[in-house]
Amino acid sequence: MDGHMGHEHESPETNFESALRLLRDNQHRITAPRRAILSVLTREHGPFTADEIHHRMEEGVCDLVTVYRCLSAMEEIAVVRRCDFGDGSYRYEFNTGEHHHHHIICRVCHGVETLDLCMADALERMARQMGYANVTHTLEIFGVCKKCQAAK
Amino acid sequence: MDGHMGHEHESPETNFESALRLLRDNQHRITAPRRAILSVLTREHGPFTADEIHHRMEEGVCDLVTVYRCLSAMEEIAVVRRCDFGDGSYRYEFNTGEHHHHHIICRVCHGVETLDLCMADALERMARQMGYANVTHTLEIFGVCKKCQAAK
DNA sequence: ATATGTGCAAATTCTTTGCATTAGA
DNA sequence: TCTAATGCAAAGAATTTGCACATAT
Repeated sequence: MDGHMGHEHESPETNFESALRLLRDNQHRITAPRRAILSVLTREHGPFTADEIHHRMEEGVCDLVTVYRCLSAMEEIAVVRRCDFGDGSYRYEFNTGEHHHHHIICRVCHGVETLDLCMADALERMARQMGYANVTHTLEIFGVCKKCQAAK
Repeated sequence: MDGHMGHEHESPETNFESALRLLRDNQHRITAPRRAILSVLTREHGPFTADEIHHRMEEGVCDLVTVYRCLSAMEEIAVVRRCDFGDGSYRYEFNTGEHHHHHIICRVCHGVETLDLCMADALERMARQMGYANVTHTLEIFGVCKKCQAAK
């Protein structure tokens, strides 16, 4: 169940390499922990919590703290994307740069599916057609307001 | 999406009273902390974190822990609504029961405005027209998947 | 060589829980 | 009365920070 409707998806290897390039382009060093994290995120869809990523990495590559630091650094340069499912922890996925997409999360089993559409109502309708019950959604818009733009 | 532009907004007093009724109807007791919390939430738009609500209440009405417990109880019976702006803490607002709405949050000053539309793309467009820069949004769909529905 | 990244421990922040006490209905 | 609600203290969970040491470029 992938929900994708005809996009060209890059291979894990290609995504991995373009992530390394982005790291280099942004003066970030390519280290074992970063390779390991990217390896997980390009091979598996996710999104995963820092802890889940840590568990999926080979034993002893690095500390969980390092996973947090790497993810944070890689989010700033848009190599990964941070998701918030409102359950108290953040999840990360590889940022393909493809069409903006959303997730549908099962409230019970916490399974995640990716959806390529981007309209709330259409999404809820689709979710119901996919057999989900009790469908709700959260949507928040973020930006920098006029006042703050002027302030700097 | 919505079509009707001239919502009747209830007065703070009316909202306050209907909240008390909902509490009674659900066998919840009407206590000083609950009155104080509802007083804040019906007079000010919010949404506010538990801590912000606590600060807006008269000094010494109750402990912050009680604010958490009351909000949680009131969320279950839909007196309040919990919002997640992805910054690590939850916010609560009075649930008017009116048309589903969203928020636009300034990434810099954290100001919140309420928007009555409900379509992601239209929202982002509107946000830009309102002068916000660097607009992004998060949207997640929640539901119970077929497997889990069958399981119970 | 040197700035950047990492490990470990400890701190922070937000939220929840345990349990004895208080107070609505 | 008697069960739900509260206070206080403490636990939990997720994430961040300080600082000495290690390593990529």
